[in-house]
Amino acid sequence: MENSYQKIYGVVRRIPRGLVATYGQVAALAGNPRWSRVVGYALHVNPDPEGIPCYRVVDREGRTSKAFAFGGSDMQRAMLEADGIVFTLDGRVDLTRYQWDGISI
DNA sequence: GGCGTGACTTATA
DNA sequence: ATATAAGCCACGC
Repeated sequence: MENSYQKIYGVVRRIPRGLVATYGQVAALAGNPRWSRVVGYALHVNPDPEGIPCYRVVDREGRTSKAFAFGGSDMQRAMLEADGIVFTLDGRVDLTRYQWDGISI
C-alpha cells in the first residue's frame, strides 16, 4: 500500500464532472505540490481508467500533454466536452471557469 | 544509492 | 511564444 499514488488517485477520483484539475493542483491536494511529475506518472500507469478520468487532469494552461493515452488531446477534448466543458479557440480549457477548487465533494 | 527518463512547474533568455 | 536550465519525485536498471 503506497500512500503517494493512492492519494493522487483519490484526488483525481474526486474531480467532479464538468470540472478539471491541473497536475500541480492534484499534487497539492494529494499533499505535496512537487509531485507534478509523479502525478503524471501515476496517471500514466492509470490502474483504473474508469475510476480515474485522466482526461480531467490538465496542465497549467488547461491543456494535456502530447503523450496522452487515449489517442491524443483530440480524444480528451471530446471527453471533456461530453462532461459539459467548453474549449477555447486555443484548444484549451478555460481554467478560470472550469478549474476545480478542490472544495467540492 | 546512482543514473536516466518522464502525462510537470517555474524561471530566465 | 519557444528554448533552455534547474528543481521536484518516482520507477527501472
